[in-house]
Amino acid sequence: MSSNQITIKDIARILGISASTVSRALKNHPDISEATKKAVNELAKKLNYEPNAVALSLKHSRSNTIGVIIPEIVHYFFSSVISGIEDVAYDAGFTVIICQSNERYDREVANVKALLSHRVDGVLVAISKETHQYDHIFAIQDRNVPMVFFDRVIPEIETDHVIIDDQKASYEATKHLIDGGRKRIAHFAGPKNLSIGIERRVGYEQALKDANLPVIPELIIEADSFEKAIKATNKLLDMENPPDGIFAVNDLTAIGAMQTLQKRGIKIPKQIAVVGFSDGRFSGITDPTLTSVDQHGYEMGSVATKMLLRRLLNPNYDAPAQSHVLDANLIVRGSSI
Amino acid sequence: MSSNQITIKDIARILGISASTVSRALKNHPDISEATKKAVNELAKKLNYEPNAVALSLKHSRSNTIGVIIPEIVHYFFSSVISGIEDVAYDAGFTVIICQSNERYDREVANVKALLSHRVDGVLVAISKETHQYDHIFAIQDRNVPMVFFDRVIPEIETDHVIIDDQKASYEATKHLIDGGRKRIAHFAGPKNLSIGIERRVGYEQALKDANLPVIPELIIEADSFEKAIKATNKLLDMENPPDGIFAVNDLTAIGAMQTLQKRGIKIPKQIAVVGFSDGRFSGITDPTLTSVDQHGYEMGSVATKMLLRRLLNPNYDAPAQSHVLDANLIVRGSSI
DNA sequence: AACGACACCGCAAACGTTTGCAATCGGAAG
DNA sequence: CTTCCGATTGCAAACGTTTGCGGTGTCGTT
Repeated sequence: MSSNQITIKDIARILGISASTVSRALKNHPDISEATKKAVNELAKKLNYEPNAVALSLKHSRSNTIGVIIPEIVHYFFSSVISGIEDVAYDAGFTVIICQSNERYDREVANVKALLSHRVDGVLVAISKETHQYDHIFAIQDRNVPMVFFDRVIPEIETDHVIIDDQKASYEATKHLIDGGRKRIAHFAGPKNLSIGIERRVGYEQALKDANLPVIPELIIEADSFEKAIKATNKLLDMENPPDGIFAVNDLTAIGAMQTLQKRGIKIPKQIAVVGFSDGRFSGITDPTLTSVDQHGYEMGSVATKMLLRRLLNPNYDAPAQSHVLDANLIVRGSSI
Repeated sequence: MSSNQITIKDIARILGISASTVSRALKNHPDISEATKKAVNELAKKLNYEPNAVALSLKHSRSNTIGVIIPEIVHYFFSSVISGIEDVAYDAGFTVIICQSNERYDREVANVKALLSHRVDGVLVAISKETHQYDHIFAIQDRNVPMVFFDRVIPEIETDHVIIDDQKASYEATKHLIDGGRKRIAHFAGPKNLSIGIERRVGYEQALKDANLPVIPELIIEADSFEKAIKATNKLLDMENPPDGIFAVNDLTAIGAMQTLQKRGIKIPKQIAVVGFSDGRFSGITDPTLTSVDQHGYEMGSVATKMLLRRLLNPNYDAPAQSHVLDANLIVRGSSI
């Protein structure tokens, strides 16, 4: 009928010994006789005893749990981050509680509350786009709960964090086009209020400058959706002097560009080369396959978790906040070569 | 320095009253005077008190937590299921612990152990492909922990579950092609040892039969990867009498087919129509856009969670195991019309 | 016979919270 | 001046586990 959870007390009762003896027997404490240990362990196995993690958490004021706050799990990038987090946490004997903010501030605040209430030992967070007030984040710090930011960072808050070098990746993507002989490279840019938008644009411009190519404002178009990319591509093709390469702020826009180019009879990469910035699994299934930046989501998750564990596992580790910058490297495929 | 977690005892000590009074004051118990309530609530707010969920779990033998075991989070389908789970659970005041099996039996067993140890109130599970032994699942039942299967089901085990009607969806996908005037419809089939492979093939064949069309063995090719789809498409085109429609077991193979067709100068859908079966977000960004079956992952997650909550929230609900079959409906796009 | 050494085990407190019950107090009714 | 009642509040036990400390029993040694 009701809950069948076996406890140490049950074992103690059945064996006619005390709970403390059972506890010690299970942990192979030297004070306990071999006979008792044997009896306890056998019964425990027979009854399928599992220690009550809840009681342990309470006893030790340590839950062996880490909390994750993430904008949206359905994005390939974020779900691969979670995968990295899970694997590392799992190996260290930690359980992971995942909360989605759905890019909403109020949900994020509620998530923090829930995690603090559950007394997680540490948290990993990628802040939502909507979040511009940080009291809930300060609440985490006030409680001395170790925290690591990943991907999305709040510059004002000093914490361990791991990000990718968007600027460098964009630089290399652009340089790759330049090295392929392209001289008029367009850029589909992200919104100016998002750091990734800015960083990627800066990398693009720097690569041009370093190659003594002009930065041409008309070739930089804000386009971060599939539909906008189609419009932007048409606009580029209607110019008297169209580009010979396109560096798009993400894969979706790159694909929009490719389709439009093909529809208008442009050969990729012969006439115009295209490079994307990966948010998904699209790059391998386009025709031609799409050259793109690998964002290393899994690695980001695993590195962030390791940074967190470093603080969790030795509490007197109190180095100042560190910034771990991941190299995002270019995967060259058919669309650019 | 060390943990700054505020407890009821702290509040009691500061106010010079007992912990029980604080507890009652916080829950607005009628026995407590307004003055005391006010003082307690004000101090609690000031100190940012959050009830210790761990202690509550122990006290109530109810953790308000549900566990999820899922093969791989990085698949769009599964991550959308999780999204559905999270939203419903969150609204009911439950926390979600997600474990990945990575399609491995041993990980799945470990996941079950972890969840049982954490005394989750219920579990949602999509069994891994590798799992053919069910002792760990029986362990959940032995403990009377409510459980709901989703997507992947073990026929031998009687539990609530929610699946989609693969067969019906395939039937409709095929029928859609037939209604469009196609008479020689090929099928890229999944492996015969997976239920989805079988179900989808059966639906396909049934639709043909119901339309008095012959089931032609040469037109059914086992192809469940991008590369296999390319080969299979070439094989079809090399036949003396090629098909006029292709129903693919998933979107990836459908896209492989589309690319191959286009490469060989076939017009889609004019000469050959293509229909996929959705596992991702590809369908909107192909050219032409891909007609596909929507698997309703989010809905599956939300329905499964609701089934679970029904048992969790009223413990004397003991209806027999139920099977909830979700309609997976066809989204008609450019590749077939 | 007395003592210490040793092996083995149980008691009780603690983690933070809830809750049945008892206790206290002021005052009203008898 | 008792007695009783309502309004407040505190005590203590409980959830499952760990752990310091003390207790018991059996030896061997003097």
